[in-house]
Amino acid sequence: MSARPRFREQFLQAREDAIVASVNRLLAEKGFEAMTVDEVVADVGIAKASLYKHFTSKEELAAAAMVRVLDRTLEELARLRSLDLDALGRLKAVARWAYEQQIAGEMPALPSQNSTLRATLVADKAYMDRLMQLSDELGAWIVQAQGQGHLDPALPPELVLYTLFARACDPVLGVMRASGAHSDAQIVDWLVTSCFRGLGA
Amino acid sequence: MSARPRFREQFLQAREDAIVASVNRLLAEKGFEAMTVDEVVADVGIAKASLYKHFTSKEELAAAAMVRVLDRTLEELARLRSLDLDALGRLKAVARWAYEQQIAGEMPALPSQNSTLRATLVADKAYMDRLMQLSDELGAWIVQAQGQGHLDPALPPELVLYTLFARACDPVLGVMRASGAHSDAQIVDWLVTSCFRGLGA
DNA sequence: GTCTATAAAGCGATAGAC
DNA sequence: GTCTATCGCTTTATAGAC
Repeated sequence: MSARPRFREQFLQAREDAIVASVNRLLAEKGFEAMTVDEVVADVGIAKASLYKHFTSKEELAAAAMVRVLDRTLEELARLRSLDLDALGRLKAVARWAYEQQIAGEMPALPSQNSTLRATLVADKAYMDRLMQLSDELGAWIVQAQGQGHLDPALPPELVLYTLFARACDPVLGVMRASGAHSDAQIVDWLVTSCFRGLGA
Repeated sequence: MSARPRFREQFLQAREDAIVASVNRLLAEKGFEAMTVDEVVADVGIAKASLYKHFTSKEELAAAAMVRVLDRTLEELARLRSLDLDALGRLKAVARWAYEQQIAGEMPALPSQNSTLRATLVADKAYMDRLMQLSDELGAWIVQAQGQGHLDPALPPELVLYTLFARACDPVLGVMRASGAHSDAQIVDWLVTSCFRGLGA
């Protein structure tokens, strides 16, 4: 923590951002187990030992990328709050946004239940704080939409929440895109529509 | 191919079945990348070299397990065909059956798009034949249900098919079960209902 | 902090005796 | 075919010079 060198701090921050962005894409592309640290450093263009000065393990590296995703999601929620939409409209908009993130290759797969990654994530305060904040905010919209009769009140709000999380990584999007028979916009429309029709009253 | 020893053949077949069953469970539990051959042989109680006399690679091992799942699914389809159900009823029944398989720890995760496993699977005739047969039979029911107005005719049948495949591995089931707040039967009901309400007209 | 070089461990696959 | 023992490679992580 020297007094002067802001340049250096900014440079290091930019490098960390580059690392996390690369990890984010690789996580979306191949998942945590298949992603290797060598690929990350090759992609960023640094030495492996340098990466380990910033992050102490592969798990922590992935956790940083997950935190980044949650941050961007929370930003999107804040943006949506400023728009003139009801609760259901906001939920649909965030689902659509998530699908677009997946198309852009920016949406990492959900960490599988028994991964070594999960242990790191649940122990990571930055990750858990953001996850809980996101759950709280989405949960409020869900309850609100249920109260307005726009979502089925018989479904537990947690089930609706988990369904939205799961659909953000829905493999159906990738398979449909790979078939090449329909436009991305058309596919996203179908998926958002059928998802919310299923959760609807 | 000696003439006499049927005992031995049966014994070997039983051992192969034990291996494949173990692989099936491990695939469901941790996925292909996280599963190790050492775990498999430890679970079955044989030496690693013995396993490699039956299967030439880890990928082929997983492929055999996937073939087993497809076979059991095709059997279930045959059973459902003998029942007095319309197309939608059959599709719902097979979805419910898939969820129950997942609860029993018998439903492996979908092979991720960029896995080394995928290359083996698409080159495996036994796997591809069964996958196509399954797709054809389910596809026929889907088109039929759309014609009867029980499924949304605006959705491409392939999207409906892929959605059913994806929901068979839906992570929402596992998360909801882990919360412990609801019975398995109740959770499955909610998931089947919301899935088909989403695909409905 | 960044690099080159390497340690340490895990993993898929095989050799060779029985 | 099954076993023990081991190979050969990949991968995570670190040592040590600059």
